[in-house]
Amino acid sequence: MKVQVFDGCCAPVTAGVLDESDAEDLAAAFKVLADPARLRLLSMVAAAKTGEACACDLVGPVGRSQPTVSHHLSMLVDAGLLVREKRGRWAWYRVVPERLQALQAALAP
Amino acid sequence: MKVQVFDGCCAPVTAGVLDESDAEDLAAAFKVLADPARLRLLSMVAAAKTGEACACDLVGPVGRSQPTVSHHLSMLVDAGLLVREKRGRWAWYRVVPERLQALQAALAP
DNA sequence: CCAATAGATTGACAGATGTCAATGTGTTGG
DNA sequence: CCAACACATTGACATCTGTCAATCTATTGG
Repeated sequence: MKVQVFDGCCAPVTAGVLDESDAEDLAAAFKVLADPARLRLLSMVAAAKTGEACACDLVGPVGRSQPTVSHHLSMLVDAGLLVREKRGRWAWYRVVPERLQALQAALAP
Repeated sequence: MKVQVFDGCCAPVTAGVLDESDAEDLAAAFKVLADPARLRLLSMVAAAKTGEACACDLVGPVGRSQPTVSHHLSMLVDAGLLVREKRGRWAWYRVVPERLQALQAALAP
């Protein structure tokens, strides 16, 4: 099964009653953020001086096995929060600020 | 087990690398938002003209059983996103905008 | 008081989720 | 080519989560 990629995304929580479908989209987006390992990975990529981070530099610090980290990074990519670029045998990740902003906007009070 | 109540809360994802503990706090907060029923309940309370909504008016529209709705509302209260006021035999809920803002701030890009 | 009502609690269960070991796939240096 | 490497995929498993039926608790109207 493939996690949906979100584009603009997500009616705000506070601008009227969400219908079930909008609520499911938004919930799926937050579900990706609802894990400590993924939040740490996201923050590590965001903190990279050059704006990108190699997967090889993330496995150790995040304290999970290599397959687990690969899995979480894929979820972040599928959710549109990160983009992956394969260079040689390394995979490089960058954050997608627009995507973060879109989710942030959904929480506007 | 009791869900933690969050006060100011949550180091931002983008302001440096999150340690495991901060990441767990933030993940727990997003976990509460990561369910369609809870998002709909939150939006319904937010949309109430008077600023508050009675549980009795939420069960039908959200399309879940009364115990399930009660459970979700409790989670939203425990997470600090709603406050509950018991009046007579009814329970009234209001949103806590500061709490929404705090989570929003954690997504600042 | 008592019956009715609103909501919370409990118990049970199917399905989702995070994790790792083992294995597969593609790339590189010699 | 081939051995080493970086990463992805698969399979298995324990735990967590959303849901409902049944029950309990507290408040109210008569």
